[in-house]
Amino acid sequence: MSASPLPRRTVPPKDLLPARDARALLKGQQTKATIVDAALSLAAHIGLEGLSIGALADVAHMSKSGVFAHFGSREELQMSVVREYHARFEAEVFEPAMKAARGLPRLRAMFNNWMQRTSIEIDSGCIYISGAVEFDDRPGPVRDALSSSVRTWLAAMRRAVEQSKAEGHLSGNADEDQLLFEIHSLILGLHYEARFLKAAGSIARALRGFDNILAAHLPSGAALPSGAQAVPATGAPLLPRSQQE
Amino acid sequence: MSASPLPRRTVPPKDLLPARDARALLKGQQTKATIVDAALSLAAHIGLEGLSIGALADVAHMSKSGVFAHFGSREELQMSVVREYHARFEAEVFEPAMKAARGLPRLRAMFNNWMQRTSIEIDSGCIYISGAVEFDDRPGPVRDALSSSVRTWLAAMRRAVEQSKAEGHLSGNADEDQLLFEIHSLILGLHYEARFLKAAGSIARALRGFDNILAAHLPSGAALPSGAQAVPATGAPLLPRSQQE
DNA sequence: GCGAAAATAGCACGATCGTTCTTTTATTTC
DNA sequence: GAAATAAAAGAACGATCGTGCTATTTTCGC
Repeated sequence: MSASPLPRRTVPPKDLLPARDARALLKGQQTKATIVDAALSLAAHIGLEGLSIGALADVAHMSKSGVFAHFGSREELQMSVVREYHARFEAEVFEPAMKAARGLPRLRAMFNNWMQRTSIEIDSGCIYISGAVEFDDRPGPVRDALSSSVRTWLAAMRRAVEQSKAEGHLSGNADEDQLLFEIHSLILGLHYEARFLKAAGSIARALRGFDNILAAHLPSGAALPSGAQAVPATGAPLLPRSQQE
Repeated sequence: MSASPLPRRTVPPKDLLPARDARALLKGQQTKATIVDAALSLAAHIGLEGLSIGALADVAHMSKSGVFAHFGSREELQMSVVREYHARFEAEVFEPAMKAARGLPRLRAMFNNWMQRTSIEIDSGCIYISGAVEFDDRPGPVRDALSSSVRTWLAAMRRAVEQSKAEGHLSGNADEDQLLFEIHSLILGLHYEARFLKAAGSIARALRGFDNILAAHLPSGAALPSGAQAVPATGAPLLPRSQQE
């Protein structure tokens, strides 16, 4: 506290940072990342509401207070999990799909990736779905974070529908909101039947449902462009692990 | 404990019962019914996992142990709630729909009643949906009770689809499982958008989705029989309270 | 109404919950 | 390496959890 009228800062000025930014998060950040990672896969199994700091500390091999210090409250922990899920969803569902051609191909890629994430992925259990059920009657910042993430994604999906119309891949008088609703419903149906009922063939039914929706909204005279071949359409791996459904 | 080699029974032999069966449940049963009723509306808001005996005792104006004694375990309480929900679902969704004419009218009635129960009903929050999310990774008797109830209902729904084919209301080569999946998905979509996203017009979209599904599976040459007029089809009240969506 | 039995309350238990405060240990800066 | 600072652990708090056990009260059969 010699002669520095400047406000205290926890990190030194940027140009003095060890190696720009990439390198080691200041240890604190990196254990926090580890914790959030563990929290995410825990929440994917038992829900955001089921997340307890004690249980999280166990799987992270830390003390309760050690974990707690990184967040300051359980609510902040839950929001961190939501934010992390959002980031991963964007990286693994949205971004790969953006590499597909604008219009129907991209829409289909989005649906495929989404389906993937919803049904059989490793840590499985979609937080956007379980969270919706847990927080539909529970106002607060967690609910807000959840719904804003979901809305962001649904808006992206809607854009893809609009573009499909603009490109002439879908009928000009197709109702975007209706299409979006029906597509979203298929994902929810898949999640329900695959994860809860353990029904075989759910993915195939979701895919066929998607094709059915499209078929009802093709531009007059057009035929459905190869629904079957479309399954492994995008660059994203569709069945990354050896998992038959 | 005089001279009775017979196993103890908690109720006297039937022919000695006060007034056959109807009259007063032996007080114990009737407070249990009250408790289950409270538990159901509590669980509809915060989920089966959120149900706590203490909170339940509060709303029932009883002591914790007084409540507990009726069930013997929290798990049994949860199962009682599931059973109660099942009974109500059958009484309010299934049975009224059975009064509609076999085939498409009945299928439509089932969907309408189901939609009703899912979206805006008083205590709202469908336990079949929230329970699926809470228990998809949690094996045990509660999960089993839940899934068996859901399967019972889905089987009834499937029967209605089959009958619609048999009556010639739907195309003979319609895939029952596919139809069922798509219809179920619409309900889930409605639940999600109405209850979590608070989206306006969800019911209309679900209805339109239903018509779209039917339209894709009509017998060759037939036209969709009046989707709009079908909304208040069955005797069951569709908007019992003053609720605009 | 009386005695038996069922229903409910009261109390205490060990566990776990989220959170706070204090102390110890790691890490970073010079 | 020493001093400064960040990160983690430890211990304790009041609350609430599900569940037993023991009284007390209420209801029921006669």
